[in-house]
Formats: sequence, structure tokens, C-alpha cells
Amino acid sequence: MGLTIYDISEQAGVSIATVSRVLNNSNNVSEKTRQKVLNVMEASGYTPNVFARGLGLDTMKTIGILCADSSDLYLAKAVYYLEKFLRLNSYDTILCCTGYEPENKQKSMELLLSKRVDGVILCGSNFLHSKNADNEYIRQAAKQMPVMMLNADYDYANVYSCFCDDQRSMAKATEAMIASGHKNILYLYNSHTDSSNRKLRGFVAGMKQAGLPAEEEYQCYYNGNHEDFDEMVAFIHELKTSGLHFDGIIASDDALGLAAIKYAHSEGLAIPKDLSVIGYNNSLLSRCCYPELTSVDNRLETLCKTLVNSLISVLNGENVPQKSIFYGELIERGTTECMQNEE
Amino acid sequence: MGLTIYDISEQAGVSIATVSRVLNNSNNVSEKTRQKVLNVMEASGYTPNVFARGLGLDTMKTIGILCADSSDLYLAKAVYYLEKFLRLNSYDTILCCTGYEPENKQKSMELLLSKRVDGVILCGSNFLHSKNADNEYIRQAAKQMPVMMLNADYDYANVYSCFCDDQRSMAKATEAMIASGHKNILYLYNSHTDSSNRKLRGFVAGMKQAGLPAEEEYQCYYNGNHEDFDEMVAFIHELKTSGLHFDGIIASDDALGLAAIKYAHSEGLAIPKDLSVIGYNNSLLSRCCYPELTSVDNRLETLCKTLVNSLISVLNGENVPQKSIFYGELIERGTTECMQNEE
DNA sequence: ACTATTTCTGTAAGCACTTACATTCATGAA
DNA sequence: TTCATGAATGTAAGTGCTTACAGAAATAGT
Repeated sequence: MGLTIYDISEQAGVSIATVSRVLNNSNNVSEKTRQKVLNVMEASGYTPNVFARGLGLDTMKTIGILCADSSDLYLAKAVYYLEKFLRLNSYDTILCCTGYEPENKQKSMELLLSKRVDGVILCGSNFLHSKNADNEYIRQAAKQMPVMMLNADYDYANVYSCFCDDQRSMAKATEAMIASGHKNILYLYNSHTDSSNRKLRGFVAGMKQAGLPAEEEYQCYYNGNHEDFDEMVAFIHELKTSGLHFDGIIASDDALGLAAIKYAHSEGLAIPKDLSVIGYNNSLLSRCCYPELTSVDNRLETLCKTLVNSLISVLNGENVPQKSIFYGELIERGTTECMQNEE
Repeated sequence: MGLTIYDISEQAGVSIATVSRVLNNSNNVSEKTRQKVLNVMEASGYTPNVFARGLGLDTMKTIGILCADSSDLYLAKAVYYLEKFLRLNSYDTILCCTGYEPENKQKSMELLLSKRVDGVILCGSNFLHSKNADNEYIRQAAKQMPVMMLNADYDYANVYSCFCDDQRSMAKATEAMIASGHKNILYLYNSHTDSSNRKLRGFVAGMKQAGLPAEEEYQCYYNGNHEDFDEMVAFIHELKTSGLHFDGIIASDDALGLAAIKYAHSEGLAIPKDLSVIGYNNSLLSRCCYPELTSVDNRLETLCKTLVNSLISVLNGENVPQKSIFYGELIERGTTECMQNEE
């Protein structure tokens, strides 16, 4: 089926080895024959068979991306950037959505390994489980190929991490809200991932920094559907009803932040006067509401670019830092008073 | 590198052919030897080399998904569903984001073809260009492998289309808005894709159906950034300023619908009384605003499932309808008066 | 017990490429 | 002119799997 290297070699009047050399940009080919071969290839529309190639080279120039749910606003952006930068480096992307169950993540990883991808990217901190035993699949994978973690921090040979210092970002966000006069702050989060934990620590640190108490009942875990705003709003309502007093809400992601805004609307609270809100991720959601949501931008594009560059370097046998840490940035919008012109 | 079929055959005391047969679930193997071989495989942790396998079978059990921008809210969902259903059928997904430039789409397609994927899915109607010559790349691809189109309708051998009858949906939406008493309707759209054209025709049909004029100046093409709400709101403002009178806005996607809501907020218009709004896609955006956006659900999950099933059938040599057409559904929310309890 | 089938297993020839090694061909130095 | 040197090219042996074909073993039919 299709043309082979033999057809080309025949038409060009050279051996298959020479054709192969042209294919691989080997420099032991005279310019004259190289051109001759290239012309024949061009004219005949030949494309090398990736399988045969893979067999010989044992690489497919393909990276596996593991991602819990590529339809998630944030993860979708990440996958998009990763694919883009990988393609710039002539690598293909095999996408593999795992869902959130640990066993499934492991199974998907094994599947990718068996496909002999050249490397794996774990997209999102939910791949890091709190029980160390549950991360065995990462260590296993790292023995076979480089493992890159986006937004997670894991210490192991051949595992490389790219993430933002979420703790610092969240501390800054907390300080900003306190500085604007809101001291009774409700912290909302919706997962127990590595990055989620770092954010929570940041919030606590920010409160302590300001000499405020970081009471546990004000750190609330939302366990419901991540796309159901009604449920989130109801959750906040309940917290209020149960006796919590707050004039500010900091959320671990924009969806929860948006829910806070909807809550304020439903209660007739003025934003940001009666209730200040800060979200996280600076996603599309932060701009689709009124007022627009102040949010932490964690430089996803930069993270993805760095991660891919690191991966390529590793694959080329170069030395690469095991961790690349960036700083996020608070994007102030309508749900917080701007520091410059306080009222 | 790694274990081969030879190692397994040796340990199991059978020939490599037998091992291969076990691998391929060939039924010409006695249950006893099958178990023996499987045990050895299990014990040694053997995984077959995909390249060698592909070489022999000339298939990698891999489908290419072409998608302009997988970070787009809607396309991300589509990619997610497609990958999920493909994996259920043991097919891998190579993702390839092309951007919106025609040349790039063609180049990406060629790239996928050279990878010898088993089929291609064009995700989104933007792959269909108005100039027929520009669709040559689709016809070329279809000569080599099945081409599946999501949300687009293209007549060609080996090209299969799955889409919703957007014209019908939009006509129904238009009728619903008219029935609720809003007759001066502004229609907003932001692309000239196949599906976008169908929607526009539907709007016109809906107006005509009600005996209303479908004036061209009320069919407005937004040419700006698809994620910049400010720009969209400004666009609507301008239309108003330029003298258009409308008490209803129908948008070809939820982002524009959301912009209409923001416009109403900024103008102090009451929704849905002063201004009714209908969006399209029933995406997350339709639920993150206040009031929530009435929107057309075009059954993306069903479409994706059908598309994948069709593709698998085609690959198995079965007969499959060239087109699968579904009907969308209007999800009524706060931006329109509900028909039952009009005020 | 002895064929005629049927079922199972093994041998060997692909599949399309890469690459170590051998060979040929220029080139310039002696 | 001759020979060493190195560049350019060719030969052939992998790479790990599939599968047509042939042969062996098991089963059934008489």
C-alpha cells in the first residue's frame, strides 16, 4: 500500500539507504543526490510510513497528555497550549481523558506507556494523590519516560514539575482583600489537590500575616457539581444561614467566585461594597459576569510553554531544572475595590 | 528494548505465531495454550510494540481530531466527548488544533494523513469553506480514509456528516421569541461557517413564518474577538446608536447572548421585559449569568456519540448513513418569558 | 482400527524503514 | 602517477509483529 522507500530509490537511481538518509537529514549525502531524491519524493507525493519508522527509531515523536476532563474550562486551555507548543516542536499529541477516579488515571497511564509515547504530561494537580502509595503509577511511568507535571509538585527522578506558587498568589490575594477593608473572609474551595492545598495554605498565611484569625469554619469545602451554579449558590446560602458572617469571599476557582456573585445578586448585596469576591484562574468566567470578577492569573500559557520546552530538552538529553516555578498575578476587576481609589 | 513476542513464545514453549494469535484474539488457539501464553504475558508484564503491530496491520487504531481551537468552550466539550467515545472503542485520539486559517487546516490534515491515522474527524463547521475549491483537502483526505464532519454538512463519498438541524432550531427559537411578544429582533452572529449560515436561514424563516420582515440590517455580523465581552457589548451599543430598534436579541452563540445581557445591564434594561435574549449551544456560559440565558441545546453529546459509532462502523466495513441529523431543543431560562406564564 | 475432517501449531515470508559495515569514488599529497 | 584519506553510496541485517501456508494432532465417521 502506498509508495515505499524502494519506489523512490528506484526512480531516483540510488539505494534505499540513501533515500533513508535524505529522509533523516543525514549529512553524508551529496547535495546533488539529495536534491534528486527530494524531487522524486515531491513529484510522487511520497510520505514515509510512521510504523516502519517507529520500529527502527523506537520513537513516534508523540507525547501523551493525561487530563481528567478536557472540557473543563481551565484544562481545555491547558491542553490547547500544550498541543500548540508540542506541535511547534514537531511532536504529536495523544489526548487521554481519565476522569477523576484514581484507578482510571493509572489505567490510562498504562495505556499510554504501552503506546510507546516519548513522554507523558499530567495536566492538572489532580493527578497527585494524597496517599503516596496512590502515586506509584507516576513513579513507574517515570522509569520508562519523562513525566511532566503541570500545576503539581512532585519529587522524583525523571519527573519534572511546572507550576505557579499558588500559596504566594493566594496570600497576596488575601492581603489585597484585607487591605481594601474586608476582614471577615470566607474561603471556598472544591478539591483536595496539591494545588488546592497550596492555595488554602496561602489564604491562611495571608490572614495570619494581617493578624487575623484563620478559623477553620471559614474555610469551606464545596463538594458538589463543578458546573452547577445553583448548587454552589445554595451552598453559600447555607453557610450564611448557619451563622457565618463574611463581607468577602475568596474562591479557589472562578466558578465558585461566580457563584459568590450570583449569591450576592440573589441576596441584594452590593458588590464590592457589601461583598468582595476574588476568584482564581482568570478564566473566561471572570469576564462574563457583572461586575467582572477579580481573579488570579496563574500564567497558564507561560507554564505550558516552559513545560513543553523542558520536555523537549529532556528528550534531547539536555539538563533541565526539575522544577520551574512562576508567580501568579492578581487581576483586579469590579468585585474588589481597587487599592488606588478606595472609597 | 523491552520484551518481544519471541521472549514470550520461548517462556511459554510455543511459537511466535501462537503468541501473535493470542494477541489478536484469533480463535484458532486451544484454550489451554491461550491461558498458558496469557499467564506468561501477565507475569512478565509484556506489552506488544505498537510500531511493529502497525507495520503488519497498517492501522494504529488511532483517529485524528482536527479542531480549530480546543480551548473554545464548545469545541472543548466536543473533543472531550469524541475522545471519550473513541476510547470506549479502543481507539486513540491524536489531537490537532489548526487555528482558523484555511491553509493551516489543510496542512494539519496532510500531517494527520501522513501519520496514517485510521480516520479523521473535523470538529466544527469552520472546516467547510464557502469556496468549493478550498474544500479540496477534504476530498483528498476522503480518498484515503473516512472523514467525519461534526456540525457540518458535506456531500462526498466517504465523508460522513453528523449535525443538528440548526435552521429548524433557530426558526423555533425565533418563533418562541415572537410568541412571547418581542417582534423587533436583532440577530447577531460571529462567523460564516456552514452551521452559522443554517442558523441565519432559520432566523429568517422564523420571521417570515410569523409574517414579520427579516430586514438585513437587523442581521448583524460581529467580527471581533470571540472572548472579549466588552467589545461585543460595544458592538451592540453601536447598533443601537446607529438607529436600530429592538426588544429582542437572538445570538448564534452563548458568548454573544451573554454580551447582550451585559448590554442590557449597562443600559438599565430589564430582562426579559425590555429585552429578551436567546443564545445558542446551551454552554456553561448560559448558566453563569443573571438572569440565566435561554439557549438552544444542540445535543452535542448525542452528536459525538453517533459520529464515533458511525466511524467505527465504517472502519469495520459496515454500511452507515452518510448523514445523521438531529433536532435541537430550546432550553428556556430567565432571559425570555416562559410561554406558559406570560405576563 | 483406519481414514477423512477439523482443529491447532509452527515455519517463514513479508511489512517499510534504519544503520553498521563494506565498498566505491574523488581529492589532494607525496 | 600512486596512495592515503575521507566523503558518498550500497549491502544486508536488524526492528517486532502478522499471516499465508504447511504440517501435526485431535476428533469424528465408518
